Amino acid sequence: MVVTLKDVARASGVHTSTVSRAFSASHLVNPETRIRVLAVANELGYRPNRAARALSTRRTGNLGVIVADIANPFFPPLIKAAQDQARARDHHVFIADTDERIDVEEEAVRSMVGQVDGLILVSPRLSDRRIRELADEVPLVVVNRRLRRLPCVLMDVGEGIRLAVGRLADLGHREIATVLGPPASWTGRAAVRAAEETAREHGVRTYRVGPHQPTEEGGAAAFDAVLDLGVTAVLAHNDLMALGLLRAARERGVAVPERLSVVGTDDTLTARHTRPALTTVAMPVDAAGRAAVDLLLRGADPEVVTLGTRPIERDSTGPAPRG
Amino acid sequence: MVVTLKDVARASGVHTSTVSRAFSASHLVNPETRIRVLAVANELGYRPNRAARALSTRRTGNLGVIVADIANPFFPPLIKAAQDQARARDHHVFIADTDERIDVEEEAVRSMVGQVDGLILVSPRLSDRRIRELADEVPLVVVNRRLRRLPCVLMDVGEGIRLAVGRLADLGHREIATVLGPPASWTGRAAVRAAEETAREHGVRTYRVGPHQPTEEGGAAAFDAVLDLGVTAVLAHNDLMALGLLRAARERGVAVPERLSVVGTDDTLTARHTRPALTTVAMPVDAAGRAAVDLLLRGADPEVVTLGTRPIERDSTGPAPRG
DNA sequence: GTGAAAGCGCTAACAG
DNA sequence: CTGTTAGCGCTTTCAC
Repeated sequence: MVVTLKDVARASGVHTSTVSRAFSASHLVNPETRIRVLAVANELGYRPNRAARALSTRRTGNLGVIVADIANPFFPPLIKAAQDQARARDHHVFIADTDERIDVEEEAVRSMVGQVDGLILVSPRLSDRRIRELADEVPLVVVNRRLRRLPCVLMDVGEGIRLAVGRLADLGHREIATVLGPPASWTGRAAVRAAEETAREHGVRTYRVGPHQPTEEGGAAAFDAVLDLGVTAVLAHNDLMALGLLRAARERGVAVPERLSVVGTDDTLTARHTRPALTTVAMPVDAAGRAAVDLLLRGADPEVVTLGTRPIERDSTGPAPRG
Repeated sequence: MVVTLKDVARASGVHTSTVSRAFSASHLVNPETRIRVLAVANELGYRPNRAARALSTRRTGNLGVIVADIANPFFPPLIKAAQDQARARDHHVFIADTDERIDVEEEAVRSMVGQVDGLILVSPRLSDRRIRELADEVPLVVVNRRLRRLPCVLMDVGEGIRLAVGRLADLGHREIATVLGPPASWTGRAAVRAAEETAREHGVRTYRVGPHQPTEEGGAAAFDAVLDLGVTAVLAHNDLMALGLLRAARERGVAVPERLSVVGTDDTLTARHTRPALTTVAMPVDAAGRAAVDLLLRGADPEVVTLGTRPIERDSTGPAPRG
C-alpha cells in the first residue's frame, strides 16, 4: 500500500541508506545513482514518511499554531500570516483550535509535541506556570501574553484603547462600561486597565460588565447589564462581543450611536460591514503572525516583540446624548 | 531534556516494555508495578512520544482537515464541528490552510500523511485524479465534491439556489448574473448549473461573470462587469464575494436591493450584519463537519452523505426595478 | 560512493 | 506478569 525506502532500495538495487542519501544528502551520492534512484522512487510514488524521519533527525519541518477559536475572525489572518512566513522558511503549519477550553488546549499542545519543531500559543488560556513547563519540552512562542524569559509577541491594545477612550471623553461621554471577555485573557486585562486609567485621567467613570464568553452571544448577554448602568458608551472585549451588543441594541430599540456608542477590538472583517459600521481598535495581526514564526525559527534569546495598535473610528460611536 | 520510556524504565527498575504496557495495555501489568511505574513517570514528567508510538501502532490519534482558506468564514464552523466530533471519538484534529493554492494543498496533504490517521479535504482544488491517488495512501473523506467510490459529504447548494432563483423570478427579475469563484470549485459549478436551469424554467436570462478569487476583493472586482450586463440581480459564489459586491455597489451609489438584488452563499456570520443584511443560501456546515469525521472514522464503504440547503431571505433582495 | 549496522522512541509477539 | 527480541521508516556513523 504505502511505499517505503526499502521498497525503493529493492527496486533500484541499492541499499536503503543510499536511497536516503539520494533524498536528503544528494551530494554524498553518485549523480548517476541518484538520478536512477529518484526515478525509481518517483515511479513507485514514494513519499518520505516525515514522522519517521523526524524520529532520527529531531526535525519535523512542522510548526504548530494553537488558537482559542478559529471561528473568531481575529485569528485567521494571524494564522495565515504565520503560515506564509513559515512557508517562506520551508516549514508547514498545523493549526489546533482549543474551543476556549483549557483542558482542550492542554491536550492540543500535548498531541503536537513531538510532531512539530515548535509551537505558537496565541492568546493561551493555560496558566503561566504550565506554559513555562511546556517551554521546557518544546520551543515556544507566546502571542498576546507577556511571560518573562520566554519569547513573546505582544500587541499593545492599551495604546489603541487609550486613544479610543480619549476620543470618547472628547465626545462628551462621562460614563463608560467595559464588557469583559474570558478572565484568562491577558490582553483583555491590559485593555481594561488602559481604559480605566485613561478614563480616570479624563474624569470619566467606568464600570465593568462580565466576564462573558468572547462571542456574539456573550456580547448580547451583556447588553442588559450595560443598559442598566446607564452608561453612554461601551467598550467590548472584542468585535464579536461588540456585534452581539449591536444586535441586542437593535432588538431593544436602542439607537447606536445616538443613545449608546459601541467600540470593539480587533477590526475583524465584519466590523466594516455592520450597521452601523463598528468603531474598533485595529490589531497588527499580520505582523504578529510573522513575528511569531520568526522568533520561533530564530530560536535565539527570549525576545519580546511589541506591536502598536490604533482605533478606527466608524459609525458606532458619536457624541454623548445630552443628559 | 526530554524524558523517554527508557529513562522511566531505568528509574523504576523494569524493562521498557513494561513501562510501555503500563501506559497502553495496563491490564497486562501487575497493578503494583503499574502504579509504581506511573508514579515514576509522572515524577520525571514523562510524555509518550506520539509520533514514535504511531510508527509501530500505525495509529496517530490525529485527523487532518485541509481547507482552502480559514479566513473564509465558511470554513471555521465546519472545522469546529469536525473537531467536536473527533474529540468525542478520542481524536485530535490538525488543520491546514492551502491559501486556495493547489501546490500548497498538495504539500499540506503530503506533510500530513503519516502524522494522521485520515484526512478530510474540504472543497479541494486538487484534480479528481490526484485525490484518488492520495486516497490510496491515506484514508480520505472529501467534502463539497463528488468522487465515485470515495466517501463524500455533499451540501446540495443546488437545492437552495433553485429556491432562491425561483424567488427572484417571482420578484420580477428577468436577467440575472452569476459571479463565479475558482474554476476548480465543484460546488460552485453545481450552483451555477442549478441557477441556470431554474432560470431557464422561469424564462429568466442568465449571464456569467468571472471567475474571480472567492474573496471580498474578488467580488468587488466583478461588480463593474455585473453592472455593465444590466442585470437586476446577482448570485455570488459565496458570501465573501457578495460582500465585495455590496461594498462596490455602495461606493458606486447603486442602491441594493432597489436597483440590484444581491444573493450570497454560505450564510456566514457577517451576512446577518451587513447593510443591507445579505440574502444568502445557508449551508449545513456543522452537520457536514460531523458527517465527515464519522465517515472517516467508520472507515466503511465509500458512502455519500448529502445534506440539504435553503435560502435565507434578508434585505439585499427585493422586487426587480421597473424597466 | 556505497553497504552494514546501530539507533531515534515506542510497541508487539514470544518466551518464560 | 515481565524480560527479550525484533521492527515501524528513516538517518547516520563507520568501514570498505
